[in-house]
Amino acid sequence: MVTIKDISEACGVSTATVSKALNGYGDVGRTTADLIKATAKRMNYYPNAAAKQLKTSVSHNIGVLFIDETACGLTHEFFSEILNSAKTEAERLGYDITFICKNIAGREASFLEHARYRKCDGVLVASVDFKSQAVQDLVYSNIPTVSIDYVYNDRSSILSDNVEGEYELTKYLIDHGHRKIAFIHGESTSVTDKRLAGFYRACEENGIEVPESYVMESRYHDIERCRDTVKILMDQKDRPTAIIFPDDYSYIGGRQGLEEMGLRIPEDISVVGYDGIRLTRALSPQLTTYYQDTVEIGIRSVRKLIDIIENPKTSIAEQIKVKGRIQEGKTVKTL
Amino acid sequence: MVTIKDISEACGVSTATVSKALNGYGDVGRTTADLIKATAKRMNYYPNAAAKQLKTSVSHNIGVLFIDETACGLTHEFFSEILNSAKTEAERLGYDITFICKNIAGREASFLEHARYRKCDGVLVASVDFKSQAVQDLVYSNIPTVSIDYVYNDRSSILSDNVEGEYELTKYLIDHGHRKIAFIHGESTSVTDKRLAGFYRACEENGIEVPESYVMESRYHDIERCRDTVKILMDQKDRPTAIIFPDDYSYIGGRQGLEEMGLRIPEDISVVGYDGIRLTRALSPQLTTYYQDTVEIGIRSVRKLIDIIENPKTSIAEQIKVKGRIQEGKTVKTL
DNA sequence: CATGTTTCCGAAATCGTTTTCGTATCTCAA
DNA sequence: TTGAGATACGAAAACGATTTCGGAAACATG
Repeated sequence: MVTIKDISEACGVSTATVSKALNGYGDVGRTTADLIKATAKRMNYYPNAAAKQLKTSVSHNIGVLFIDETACGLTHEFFSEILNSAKTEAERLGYDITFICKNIAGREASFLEHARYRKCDGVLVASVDFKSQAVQDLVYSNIPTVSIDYVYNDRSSILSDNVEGEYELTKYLIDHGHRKIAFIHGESTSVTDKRLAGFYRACEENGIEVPESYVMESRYHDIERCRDTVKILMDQKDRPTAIIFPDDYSYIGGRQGLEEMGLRIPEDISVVGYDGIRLTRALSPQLTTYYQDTVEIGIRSVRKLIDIIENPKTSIAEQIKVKGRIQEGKTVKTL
Repeated sequence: MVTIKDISEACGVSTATVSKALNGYGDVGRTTADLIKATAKRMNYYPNAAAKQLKTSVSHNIGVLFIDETACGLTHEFFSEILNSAKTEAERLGYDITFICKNIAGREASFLEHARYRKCDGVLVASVDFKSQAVQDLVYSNIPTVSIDYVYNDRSSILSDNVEGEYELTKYLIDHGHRKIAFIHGESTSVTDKRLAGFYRACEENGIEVPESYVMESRYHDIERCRDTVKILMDQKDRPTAIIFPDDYSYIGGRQGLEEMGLRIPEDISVVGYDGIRLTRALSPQLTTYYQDTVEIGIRSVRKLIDIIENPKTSIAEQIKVKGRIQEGKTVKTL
């Protein structure tokens, strides 16, 4: 390990001067600064992250809260794409990414403690139980955070525009002649609330009344549950002509359920999903869905986070909405 | 931030004693040790990672090399599942995970430099260009590494048993009466070599000669390429009765190609994939494939890595093979 | 009681940086 | 020539932990 001391000796200056030269303080002569920089490069010097951190308390390290329970999270394509995009952007901007969890060197700890322990400059909050105390403690601490798809009071977040998305999707069905539209939605979360809002708004604007029996709860990413729900839904007198699923994954279960009831897509029933994961292009019939721009979401979230980190005075808490778009497949029939 | 000094004052002992008590040195009296531990807990003390690292050069931090080029890597379900499993296991064992890249605080650097900079106790090498100089420099440095699905001389690796897997898969086809089996394989990598070996071995053992035109190169995870390849493959006089695809994803393209040629699966042609990602259960017809135990791979790789880290003397370099299993779908017809 | 052995604890050095503050040199106008 | 103000640099004190080494107290042994 070549240290600042080695460089100082090689250049015949003090460590203080080396440090200042390397960090671009105006406090050092032009020629010495050049010499020091050149020597540092020649000797293949890299600062000791620990020492730097210890002294300055900044780590150039971003924590990520990304818990995978019940096969969501990392293995969910929606999130892994966001993470991937966030990782790339963070690296480009000179920040590393570390996962935050509830363990510190084997001992149990809170998220906040962990983030402090690692001296994370900021934390990206995605795909966790947003309402849990542990997460809230972190979000409302003095560590900068950005949350994805969930809004905390006075904190920044990146949002896939769920109201607008579900609205457009519903509108799409209506434009294709459907007026009896069912919505199988995910478990109760803020995302779900927004999608419900978008759904109802589209219906209202077009004078469509939605019977209560057309709106049912399932769970995101739950194939079996959706299969069962779809069966209950379609087991009523006045069947809908179109179904909106919680997400693309649910389509797999939904399709099974419909198939088992002898209903063909889209001849007998039109369906749409949500997310636009790559999978949808592979299913048959190819699913019509709402594509969420995961790459953009990832990029925007680390940019905002770094903005808060580097400009704590001027950066303001804001909700950034990232628009998606309808991705047409072959599961909607025009009536 | 409560430090060791605060505790020492609260207990009326020196910081040295606190440190020793907290780290379980035998060098401190029973009662004082208990008092110190209790106080530490009460005051909600957590060590300063940077200070600890600076002094001891151990970080309880594992680096992960996980590059996503061309939509593989993180967004590939195979790898994201491994990562997820590795992450969980590492956390359980008290290690954090940080991504290693070629940037240090904005400046360009090598993987090795980055790993050193962050003082990674060890590095997990997965899904990168294994043969690149930058990766080799890291692997052959003094930093413990474990590679996934690639063997370096004298280094440990976790291997999905590709020879055995492809062998079993081929055997499965043979057992179902197929003798004209084509293999569309991925680009030239060590994994591909092994799968080819398994494929040829199964054929040989059963006295099957494989015409050269039955073995074609495509690319992993490349839907379009496989679609095109399949068309060329099936555009010959003596068609195979079964096709082995590079991976499950390729099936999507392959299926399209076959469909466009008017061939039905499995009536006209049997096919199998490789990986066993969740997706396969959703496709229709459901794909017969070889499931790779990603969870086990993830767990074993961090365990081995931590073993090397914590027992550098006794831990030996070894290749650990993780077995998978045939996952039966409906794409193979018995002849 | 004298001496040797444990047991327990603390002073202080150290890891590699950053940063404050003081000082020496230099520049330049009067 | 002189003194004020820049400019360039260094000494040294941190940051929060670990670890060596020595010494005091307690205990055992003859």
